[in-house]
Amino acid sequence: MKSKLNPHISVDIVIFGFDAKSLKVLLVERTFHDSVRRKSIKDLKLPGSLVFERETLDHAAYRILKQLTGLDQIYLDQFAVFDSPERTKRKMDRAWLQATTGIKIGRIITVAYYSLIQFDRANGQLAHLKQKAHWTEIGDIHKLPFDHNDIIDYGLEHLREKIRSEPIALELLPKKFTLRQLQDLYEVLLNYDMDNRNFRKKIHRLGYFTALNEIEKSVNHKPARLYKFDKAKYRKIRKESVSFLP
Amino acid sequence: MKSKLNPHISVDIVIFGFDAKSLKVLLVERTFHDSVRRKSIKDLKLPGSLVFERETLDHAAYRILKQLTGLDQIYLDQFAVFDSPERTKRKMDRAWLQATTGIKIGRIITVAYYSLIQFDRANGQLAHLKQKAHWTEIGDIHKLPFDHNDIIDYGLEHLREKIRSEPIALELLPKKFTLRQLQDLYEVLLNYDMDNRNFRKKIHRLGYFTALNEIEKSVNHKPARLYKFDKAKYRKIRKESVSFLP
DNA sequence: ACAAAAGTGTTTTGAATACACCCATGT
DNA sequence: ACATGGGTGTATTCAAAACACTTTTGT
Repeated sequence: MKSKLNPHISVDIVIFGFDAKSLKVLLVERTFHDSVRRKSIKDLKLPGSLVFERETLDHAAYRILKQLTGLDQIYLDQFAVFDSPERTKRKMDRAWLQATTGIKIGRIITVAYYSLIQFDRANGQLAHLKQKAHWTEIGDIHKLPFDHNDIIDYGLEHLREKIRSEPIALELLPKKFTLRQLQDLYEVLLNYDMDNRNFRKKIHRLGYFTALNEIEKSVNHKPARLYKFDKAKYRKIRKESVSFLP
Repeated sequence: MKSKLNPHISVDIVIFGFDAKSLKVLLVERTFHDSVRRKSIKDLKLPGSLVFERETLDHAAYRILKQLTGLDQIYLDQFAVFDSPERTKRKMDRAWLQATTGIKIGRIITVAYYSLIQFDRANGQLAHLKQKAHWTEIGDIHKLPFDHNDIIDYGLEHLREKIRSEPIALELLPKKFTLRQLQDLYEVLLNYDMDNRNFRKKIHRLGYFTALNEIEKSVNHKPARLYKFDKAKYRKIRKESVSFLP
């Protein structure tokens, strides 16, 4: 049975990717003809959608991810609700909503998620989308529609907090990775440099990264050993540790 | 200008209190006449409300807190959205919604908050409410309407996580407290016992708890010194510390 | 005097940090 | 041979954890 869209609730997703020391967010193109101002508009926004009447928010989020990247089983975390009555106030945004949904839109509350994907796994699908999508480096994101800039900022804050206690950053790396890639990733996310020897010591001490019998190929320096994250070991070893109090 | 209620979005709040080694949640009575089944219903639920068309979610949450406890400036944290289309499915709950709002209700998405209040500060106001409210020990909470049990469980999980990195648990204690009260609080929240000497050592090392020149009165044992939390010192001293990685 | 909880110190173990050089590969 | 990043060890400092007895009050 076909379900109707609920015009009050939407979902928006900050999809993070990591490539060669840079943190990127996947943005989609928004193109439409603003019939009031008789102008064609083309800009970027976060991927998102209204939610169907009978659909859960998580389902809507996965639906968007699937449609955009072709992938299932992606890391997804709900982090906040953006609900200012002013957020759908700009004329251009209202015109776009009207043009794309055909529904008369008033206030929309959006539930924000962030998602972590391995940078290049989606790129095959991305190339063939009708709605074009672009990986945009986090520092190069300009003014976006609605409150999408706030959503990204706040999402990144949440991600930063989260990686302090859980090894989810690995979702951004390929299955096999070098310790240098791992360190680069943490340095970008946390925005500070780490001592290479101490970093490696810590990784080894943690006990759930296992070295493979494989090394990098075709780099013009000493090739690095590849590692993988051992999820089963992680779950076993993981012990709660309170930073504020004993 | 009077604003209408938005019948799609609500806010529910898990209000925590702590008293004499026990963690409590503030629940309100729900009484109504179920005209379909010709029965009077009286049970407990989380405090909550639909949101006005022009109101932010945070505002709705503070409105509920104020009306219930008479207090402003209460610690409040949004932690999740509960959106299962099934959550408003039970007949009795639908009858109650119909009876209290007068609006025809379909699916309601609720945004959940938890709040920390100093146990007895609200009790003056609570005694005079039309809608009766009860502090209920966390272990004694039985089946509640909608998905309110899930909301409480998940809220407590979030609170547990949060106190690992921020000293918000203090919101549950009076301004002046003994180290024993503080330890009891952490033991209840984290659900394990701590070594008293090590606990005190840690508190002193943290450097933002200051001993007052005051002691407990009229206890039939050696009276304990009172302490206060020094917010300014806390902000100064607080240094980021990553538990998962360097 | 007794009951009840407050308050205190030492030792051991392990993580965090700081720091500089040799190694393996491609060109 | 040289440029490039990979990979390694030691010493110090500090927090975490384990552990038992004396002190002060009210009754």
